[in-house]
Amino acid sequence: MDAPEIGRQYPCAQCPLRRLDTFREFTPKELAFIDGFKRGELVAEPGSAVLTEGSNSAHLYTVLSGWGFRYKLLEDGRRQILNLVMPGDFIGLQGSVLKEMQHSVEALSAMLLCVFERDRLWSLYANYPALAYDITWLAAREEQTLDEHLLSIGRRSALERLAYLLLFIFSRAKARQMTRKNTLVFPFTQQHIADTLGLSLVHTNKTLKRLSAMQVVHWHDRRFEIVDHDKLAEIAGWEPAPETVRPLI
Amino acid sequence: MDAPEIGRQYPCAQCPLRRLDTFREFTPKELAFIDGFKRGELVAEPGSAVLTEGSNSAHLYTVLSGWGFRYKLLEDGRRQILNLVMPGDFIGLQGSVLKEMQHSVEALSAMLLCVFERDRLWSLYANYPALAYDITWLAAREEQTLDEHLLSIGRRSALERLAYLLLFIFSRAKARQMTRKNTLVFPFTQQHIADTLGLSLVHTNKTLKRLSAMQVVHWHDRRFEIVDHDKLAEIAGWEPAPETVRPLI
DNA sequence: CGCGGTTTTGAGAATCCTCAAAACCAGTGG
DNA sequence: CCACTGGTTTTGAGGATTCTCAAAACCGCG
Repeated sequence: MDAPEIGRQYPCAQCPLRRLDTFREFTPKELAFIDGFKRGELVAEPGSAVLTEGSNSAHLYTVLSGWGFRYKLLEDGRRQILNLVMPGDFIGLQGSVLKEMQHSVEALSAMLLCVFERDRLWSLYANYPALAYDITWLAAREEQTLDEHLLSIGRRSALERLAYLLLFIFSRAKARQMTRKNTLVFPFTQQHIADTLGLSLVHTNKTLKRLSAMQVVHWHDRRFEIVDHDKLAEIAGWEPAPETVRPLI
Repeated sequence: MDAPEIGRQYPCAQCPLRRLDTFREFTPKELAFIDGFKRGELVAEPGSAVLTEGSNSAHLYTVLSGWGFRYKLLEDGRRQILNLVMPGDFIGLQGSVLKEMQHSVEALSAMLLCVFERDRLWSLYANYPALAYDITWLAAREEQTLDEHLLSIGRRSALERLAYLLLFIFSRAKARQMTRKNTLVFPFTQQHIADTLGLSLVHTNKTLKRLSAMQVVHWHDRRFEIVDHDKLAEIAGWEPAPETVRPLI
């Protein structure tokens, strides 16, 4: 199930992600604890399952690099992608806190993951209330994102939905310095976009073409460019979220 | 904005909700802390706003009785109901942990709410890791519910979606002993159901009629009855969630 | 009896879906 | 270097689902 695990690489204090502005500063003490909490690193191959619905994984992960997605399936195979997984994301909490995982996570590109032992989560709560609070923060944040997606899928038209999703992806990528100017390269196919939006592949493609024809975005070969940001935001009904710093466990 | 607050009623140890099997036992010490955490009780009139998007409420609430719903609006008024709010639910966490509330909560019937001070949330984390863990549990649980709704709205047909929602509502109500046999009385109109499902009112009505004609459910005058549970579950693709005990803050 | 909110019905239209096939494209092996 | 392959994108066409508009029916309440 899991990709082969490779040894411990670098200590958390040297984690390159921490240098990004989006992540809050941690105290040396906190860093030391997380360092001990961390059990190693894991490489997930593209297409491999990182977490599986129904299992109760003994691990929690923080994404160091690469792209993935969280999804659920219906019995007949219909798939809904719940959220994208990007560097800095903390995944597997549901499986640790509740009985078992109710969704799966798949790696899209090669991913490097920080591995934590679920058993030690309790000692985090017992000894580092600030970190416990951070985990709650992350959970609340994910909830907020899902609220927004629910609004989008439930009430926005295909065009609006797509515009919203592209802005969402772009802004998250930007905070992680994964963009260049107004372009972003990522491994999602239109099928993934369709499954995120709750649309069919064909209709997603046509909608994308429409945005393209409107000179709002360009999408070609896993590279997408925001041509007219204002227009895109207007279509999406996007209001820039208050810039917040997030914890990085 | 808020309904008039009424004085403190009974101590947490006597809380009638705690007698329900769905809620886990708390230690006397935990109960004592929560008792101190609790600031009073609040009555929300039907139709009143309990929490408002954009504000950053100084309070957190646990629902003691009554029905409400969590929702978001698009600029032009389109509404998406994100989840129902029922007794035992803990609301307002997003507003406390993050900068501000990104959704609203409205009372549907008269609601009685337990009021907690956001400022004291930190001392909960600092002194009662088990309770902190419980809050994370609740957040993870809400996330799981939203995942499921997202799957439903994104990938299920109107009929499947409605079947799923009815089962969801019923099972939650049942755990709180708000059902009688296979019937449940609640204050939701078909408009609320429509806004939860991401459908129009008209189509929701027609779908409901369809379920009715199939002899699967009856819905009349805010009273709904599950006539054929198996059939309903089959339509919904419902798999009964593992029965879990939940914390009651 | 009239009123406001809710449910119901009908009808036509828009959106989105499925099916099917073609075009495209990178990688592979001959 | 070229044909072949599998995955992805694109296009067309017809059809199903869901929507909007509009009006009627219903129902508890004053």
